[in-house]
Amino acid sequence: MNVKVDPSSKIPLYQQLTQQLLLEIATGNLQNGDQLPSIRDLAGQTNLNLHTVHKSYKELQKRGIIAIKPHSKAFVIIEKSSKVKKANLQQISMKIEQIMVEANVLGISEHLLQQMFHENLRNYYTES
Amino acid sequence: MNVKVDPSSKIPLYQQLTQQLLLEIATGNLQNGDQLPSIRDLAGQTNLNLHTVHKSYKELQKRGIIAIKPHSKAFVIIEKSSKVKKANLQQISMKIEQIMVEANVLGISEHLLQQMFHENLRNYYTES
Amino acid sequence: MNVKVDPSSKIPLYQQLTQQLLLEIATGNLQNGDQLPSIRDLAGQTNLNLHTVHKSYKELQKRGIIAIKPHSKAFVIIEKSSKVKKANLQQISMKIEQIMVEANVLGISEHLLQQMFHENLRNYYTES
Amino acid sequence: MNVKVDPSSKIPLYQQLTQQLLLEIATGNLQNGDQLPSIRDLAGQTNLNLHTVHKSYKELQKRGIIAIKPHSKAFVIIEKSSKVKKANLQQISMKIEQIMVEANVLGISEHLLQQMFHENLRNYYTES
DNA sequence: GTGGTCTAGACCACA
DNA sequence: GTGGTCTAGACCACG
Repeated sequence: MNVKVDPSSKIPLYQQLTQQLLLEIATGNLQNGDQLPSIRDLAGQTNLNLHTVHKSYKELQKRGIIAIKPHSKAFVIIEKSSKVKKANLQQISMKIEQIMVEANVLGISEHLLQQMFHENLRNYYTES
Repeated sequence: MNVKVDPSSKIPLYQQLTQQLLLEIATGNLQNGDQLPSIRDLAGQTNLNLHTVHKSYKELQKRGIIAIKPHSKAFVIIEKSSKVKKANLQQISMKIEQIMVEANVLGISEHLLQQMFHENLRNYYTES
Repeated sequence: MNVKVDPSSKIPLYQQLTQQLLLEIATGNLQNGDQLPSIRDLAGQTNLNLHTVHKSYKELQKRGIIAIKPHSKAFVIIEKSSKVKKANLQQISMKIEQIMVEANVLGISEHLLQQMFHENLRNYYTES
Repeated sequence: MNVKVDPSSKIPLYQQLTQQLLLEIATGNLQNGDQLPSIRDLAGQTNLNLHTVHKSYKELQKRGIIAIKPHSKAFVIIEKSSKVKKANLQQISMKIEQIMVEANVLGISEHLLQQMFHENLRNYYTES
C-alpha cells in the first residue's frame, strides 16, 4: 500500500484518498477479498483525520467496491474497476484549457507555454 | 458582452465570472483599453450580487489583467509591464504544476497528460 | 503654475490639488491678490473633472486662503501659509513605520531596507 | 493577543486589523508557526463582522505572511520561500515609492523625507 | 467546529 | 453615478 494525498491541493482530502484506494484496486495491489487497513492505521499512515478516512470508506462502500463489516473490518468485494477516470479527464482538460485562455490573455506565446509545460513535467516526474 | 454563469455549478460564481471575462478578452470581445461595465451594471445583467461581481473584478485586478480606478467610472486595460509579466509567468507555472499533482492523484499517466495537453494546445491555437 | 496630481495615488485628487495650490502660494508663485486660473482652465491643464477643481477651490475658500467672486474669479487673499504640513508629516511618518513593521516581519534587514530606501529616493528625485 | 481597532478612524477596519496582526508578529507575540485565532473567534473578540476579519486574513495570506488551510482549523506561519521574498521586496519597494509620491505632493523636501526615514529607522531598531 | 461563498441592504467619499 | 467598506444572516463542504 502506497497512498499519498496532497493537503495543499484544492481537491478534498477524502476524494483524493478515495481515488488512491481505487488505484490500488485497479493496479491489483488490492485484490478481491483482501482486507483494507483499519481506519486508524490508514489515518496514521496518511496523517489524515479519522473522519476523513471513514468518509472515504463509506464512499467506496456506497459504490459497492468494498464491504464494511462489524469492528470496522473492510474487504474488497469487486474486481478491478477502471471507470475511475472519465469525468476526471474532462476536468483536467478543462483546467488545461483555462490555463491556455489565461496565457493567451497575458500574451504568452504558444511556444513558451509549451516550453513551460514540458519543464514542469520534467521536474515533476523526475523528483517524485 | 455575453457573460453567463451557472448558479447550480459547484464552481464559485465569482470564479465562473472571472473565467467568462477572461474569455471575452481572449476572444477579442474586450480589447486592451476597453472599458468594462460598471460593477452594478454587470451585477444587474448577470443577476449576481454586487459583491460577487466586485470579487471577480478584484481577482482580475490582482492578476494584472484589468485596472480599477476608484470613482473613475471606468476600469480596464491589460497591463503589460515586464514586472507584471514575470509574476504572471510564475502563476501560470504554478497552475501547471497543480494540474500535474491532480492528474497524478487521479492516476493519469505522464504520457496521457502530455497527450491531453498537446491536443488542447492544437485545438486552441487552430480555432482562434 | 506647475500643478500635477497623481491619479493612481490613494490620496483623493481634490486633496492633492489643494495641497499643490497651497504649495504654489507657499513658494510665492501665487501671491496675495493674484488671480487663480479659472476652474475650466485648471481642469483642462490637469485633466481633472470640473467638480474636482471646484471642490479644491471651495476647500481653499473655506480655509480663508482664497476668495471666490462672481463669475468664478478667484483671488488669493492671504499671505504665505506654512501650516500645511504638521498633520501630514505625522501621516507620512506612520506610513514609514508601517513599512518597517512589514519589512521586519518579512525578515528584511535594517541595512537592506535602508538600501532600498535610498535607491528609490535616488530614482525618484533624479527622474522627476 | 491584544488587538484593537478604532471604528471611528477613517482607515478601513480590515486594514487596521491587518496592521495590528502584523504588529503582533513583529513584536513576537505571534511567532512563526503559531496558530491564529479562528476567524469567528477574532471577530467575536474585536466586535467585527466575520467578513471583515476574513478580509484581513486573506490580505495577510496574499502578502505571504500567513497560510490558510481551509477547514483545517489552523492557519498561520510565515512563509520564507525565496520566491515569496522577491515578490515581497518588490511590494515594499513600491510602498516606499508611494510614500515618495505622497511626500512630494505634500511639499515635503527630499532632505526632510530622508531625515524622517532615518529617525524612524533609529527608533524602530533601538526599541525592539 | 472550520473557512468559503453568496445575498441583501446600508453608508461613505469621490467625480 | 462610481467603487469601497461594513454588517447581518445564511448555506455549503470539509474535518
